[in-house]
Amino acid sequence: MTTTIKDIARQIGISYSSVSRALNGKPGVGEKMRCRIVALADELGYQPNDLARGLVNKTSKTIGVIIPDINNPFFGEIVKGIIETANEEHYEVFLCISEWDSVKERDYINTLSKKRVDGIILKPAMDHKKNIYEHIRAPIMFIEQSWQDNQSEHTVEVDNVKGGYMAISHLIDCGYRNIGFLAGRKDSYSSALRMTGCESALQEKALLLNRDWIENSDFNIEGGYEATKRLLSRAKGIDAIFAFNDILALGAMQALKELGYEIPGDIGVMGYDNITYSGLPQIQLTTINQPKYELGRMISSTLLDIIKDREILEKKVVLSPTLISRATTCETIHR
Amino acid sequence: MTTTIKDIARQIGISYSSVSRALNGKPGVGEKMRCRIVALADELGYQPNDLARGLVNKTSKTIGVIIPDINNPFFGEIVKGIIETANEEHYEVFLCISEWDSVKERDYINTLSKKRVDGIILKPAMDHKKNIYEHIRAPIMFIEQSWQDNQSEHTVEVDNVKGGYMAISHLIDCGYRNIGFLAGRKDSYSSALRMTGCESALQEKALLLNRDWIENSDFNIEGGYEATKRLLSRAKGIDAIFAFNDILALGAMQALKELGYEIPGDIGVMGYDNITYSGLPQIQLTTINQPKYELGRMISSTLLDIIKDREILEKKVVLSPTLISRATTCETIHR
DNA sequence: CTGAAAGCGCTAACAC
DNA sequence: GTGTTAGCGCTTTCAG
Repeated sequence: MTTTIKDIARQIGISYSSVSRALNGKPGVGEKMRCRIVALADELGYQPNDLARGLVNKTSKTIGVIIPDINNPFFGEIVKGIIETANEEHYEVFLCISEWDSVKERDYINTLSKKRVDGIILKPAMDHKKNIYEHIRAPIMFIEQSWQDNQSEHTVEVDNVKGGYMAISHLIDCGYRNIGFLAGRKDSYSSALRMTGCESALQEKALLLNRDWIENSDFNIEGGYEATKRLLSRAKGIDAIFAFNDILALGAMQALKELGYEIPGDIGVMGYDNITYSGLPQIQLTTINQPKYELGRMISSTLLDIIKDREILEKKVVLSPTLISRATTCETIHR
Repeated sequence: MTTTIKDIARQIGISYSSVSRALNGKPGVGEKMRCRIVALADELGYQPNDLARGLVNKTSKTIGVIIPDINNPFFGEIVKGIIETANEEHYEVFLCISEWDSVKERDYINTLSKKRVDGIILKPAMDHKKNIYEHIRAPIMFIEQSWQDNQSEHTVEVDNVKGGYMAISHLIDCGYRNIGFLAGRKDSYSSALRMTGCESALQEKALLLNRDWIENSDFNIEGGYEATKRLLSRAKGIDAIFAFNDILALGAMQALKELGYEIPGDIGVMGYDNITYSGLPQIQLTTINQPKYELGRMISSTLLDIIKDREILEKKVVLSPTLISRATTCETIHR
């Protein structure tokens, strides 16, 4: 048996409410008594039962995090930020992996709410036109914007329109003109936002977005690989590929290599996210950096603000992406 | 207010114990009554409170996983296997990141046991000579062997001695003779085991292990980078580097490139783990594959076996590593 | 088949 | 300062 508050009360010969007070540092216990209690408590290795505590306090001190893919370093970094921040305020996190499956996601949400998590952080498996999560009792924060109008919500995100704009501007500056897109999942709202940014960069230079050169796929290396092959077989004359995340770009580079294209000479490649591996000397992928870890931290702390009903200074936090220019696009070689 | 078992009992005009029976599919409720209850329950969106359940059932249906580094894909894959397997049996997992810090690890263990997790999966932040985790009430499974004698434990691991042996045999076959080691953290027991395997491979060919060519560092890219620079400045005549994990090897390759060495011509490089990125066409790192996902799955299911007191067929499961020969070692160029 | 009641471990009034 | 008690939401005897 694990020792309870009652055990220690009995051994000392007092009521267990006093023990509770003493152990929680609440007033209403004599100083020497408190000492005796605390001493005995850790002599017995007493561990308060958080289930019981949660039951009465109506807070489990846990949050749930649902991401589609733990092996995309983008989410890995975010999760790290989330967990660290939550832990600092003594919250533990349930990690759930939806694998881009809305059914799994729904099941997770159910399970988490049975577990009485105090909040949820979610990257939806699929993006919809509007908020389909309003029925959920626990406060939710989203990883990446998931639909157009979220006036009422607190959000923290990285500016996707700007990121798309920066990427295309860079490609154009490098001399690339015929740009193909690896846009990932068809429903992705952040992809749509980036596309908007792309379009306005194109327009500035009086160029047009060729919607026929947009290829969709799963957000992973194989997806990027396959999509690139499809794209290249279809769209002759492409001189650059902008992938909407780095692992997609990694797949693209693999396909390009197989097909005998030189990067960045024949075709320039840009990624998005700036995962660690993109910076390796053998890869040197030009990309748009997202502050992943900080994003995780901010999402987590904002969720905790909501949970603890703290005043929130900014309703909408927008972080900035930055251009990381490396070897897969090159101003000198091209043009 | 969230609806409880009492709410639905009151609305239907029966006792709440009947509701409990009905909702849990236990006998002792009339069929039609059960239907009414179930219908009302999901009409009201009833979600059983797992905290309360856990309190009486003395099981939280949760496990805790403590790993040192979520951004090493080795752990990422393992965690994925763990979570999936746990979820299949309706357990949720608390993910904890120790950052190789024993103090954080201890805190996590405490927190988890307050949360009344039913089991823990742990990769120790630091390896010791013996089991320092015996005081913990919850059943524990370890990721990687952590000390010599664990007779009494259930274990599932990948054969490290064999892996070390395979790696060195391969390097020797390629013609490399003067091998330096990136052994990671000094305390690492799995590194020690691999070293044992290395030694016996060396001995078979009447070669000696040069302990002076073993360099320690943190298990990350920077660690590998720095360790390689130290090693090369100290140990002239090295013609191969065996890194005890892939990200260490990635760091090594970076350092090697900077210093102007050709791989695999001047120096061969081997990793360990076979993370996804090692297989990219630009990297092509020769490595020892570990079945990471399967390892995660098996560790998780064994833990659940223990928790649920199921019969365990094999006390010790040993999985096999395999050699993945790629471009950073080469039989033809060298020798 | 159904209801009443005890109790899981704890917190928080409320008395004294 | 300390004890008594109710109750958080649920499961599980034990009566009826």
